[in-house]
Amino acid sequence: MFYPREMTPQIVPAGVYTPDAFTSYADNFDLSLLPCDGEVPLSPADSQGSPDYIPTTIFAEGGLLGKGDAWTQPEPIQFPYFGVGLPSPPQEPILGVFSPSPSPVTVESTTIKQELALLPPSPPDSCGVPSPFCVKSEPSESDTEACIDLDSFLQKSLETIDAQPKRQDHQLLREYLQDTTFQKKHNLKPLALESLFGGWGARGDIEPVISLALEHARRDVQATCATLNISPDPQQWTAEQVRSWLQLTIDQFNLPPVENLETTFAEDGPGLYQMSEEEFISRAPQVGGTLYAQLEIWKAACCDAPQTQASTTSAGNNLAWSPESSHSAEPSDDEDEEMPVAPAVEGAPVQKSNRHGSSHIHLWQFLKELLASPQKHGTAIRWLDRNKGVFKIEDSVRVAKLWGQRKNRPAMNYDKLSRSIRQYYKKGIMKKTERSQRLVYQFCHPYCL
DNA sequence: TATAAGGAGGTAG
DNA sequence: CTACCTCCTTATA
Repeated sequence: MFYPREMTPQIVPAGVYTPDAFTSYADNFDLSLLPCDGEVPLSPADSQGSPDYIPTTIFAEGGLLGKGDAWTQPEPIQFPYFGVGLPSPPQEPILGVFSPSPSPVTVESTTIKQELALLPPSPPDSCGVPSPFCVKSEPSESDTEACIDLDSFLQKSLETIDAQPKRQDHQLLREYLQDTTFQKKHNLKPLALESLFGGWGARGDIEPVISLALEHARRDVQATCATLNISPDPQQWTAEQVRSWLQLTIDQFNLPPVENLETTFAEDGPGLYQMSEEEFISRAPQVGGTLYAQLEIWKAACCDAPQTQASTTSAGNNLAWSPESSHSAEPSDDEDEEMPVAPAVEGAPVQKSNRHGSSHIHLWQFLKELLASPQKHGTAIRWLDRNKGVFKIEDSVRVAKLWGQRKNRPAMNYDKLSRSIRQYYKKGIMKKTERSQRLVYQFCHPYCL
């Protein structure tokens, strides 16, 4: 079943940002800009009458968020109630941050107000639209407006959080929100979120924003799980479920179709989970970035889920498994070259898994992960013939060391690693190269994709 | 000497 | 049972 993108187009028009921006935004707000005369696809929760569901408003500049590569372009910014929309967007141009909604639901513009009723009182504006959430780019280069991209927002924040999982209470997310370098980077006016929440600048209280975003993601994850009958934990997906999810995401974003999806993405859940952004893009240049981003959001929603929620699903598994290992940015191999791997402490239970969640990645996936980051690991392992899946281990010691770190096997060496690789010969994952060369191996199809 | 190849037993999920 | 991990022997460049 196809779930159209969920969106509530709370369009906040461009305007000169002034200290009196509330009035400016509110006065300029034009409900007629709502697409389809206010027909707004809502989330499953909404359509099912959940009163507390708060949809996210996302408008993609130029129509399709993530088309091309949303993550390499100046990131559009999405945020709940940060919507700077496109007037009369093309067919289903509104792309929800997280996901899917089961079916379009016609709502009146009052829906927005109902949603806003969940939030603290708006500033003294004219229509109750949370205009302070509008973050607008300078109009210098185009008439289009920047969007607050919750995907990138969350992703970056969570990446940071992942890197320091012990930091509590979304401290880094908060810092991110308030980081002026971020604003400069994206040519944004300062966020005026504090206005909505009564001034977090003074109270440091952005929890409502964070919790809304994460809660939203979780709801959409649940909806998609129900739709596809899949686990919230991507690591438990079968290869077929992986492709179902990919196809659904492609459909939802109106992305160009990926030919031979089943061979392009042959991984099962764990395989997909480990794939780097580079790998996604290398396989599907047009859509890989978006797919990767959506997967990251999915992970974030699951991994950050409260224990109480996670207990109902297998998503709880993720809580024990740092998603760091799946980040496009490689796990910090460099800075922790000599990092002790889970040193045994007398009297303490042996830690079976380190930050990488040792047992969840296959060697061939790990190798591909390294291969996908030539800028970082090109001196250790590189493709000789990408199309044929032929690669060479340039630095056997380093590759073995990295593998040992990932699997929490300090005694790993190339001899053992290569033995594991040779096991792949029988399994049809790898094969001997035509002309035997030292440290040169070859993936079998479709593993080389 | 480093690596390739593969047998064999063990381990953990 | 799978996917390694570990140790080993033998062969080769």
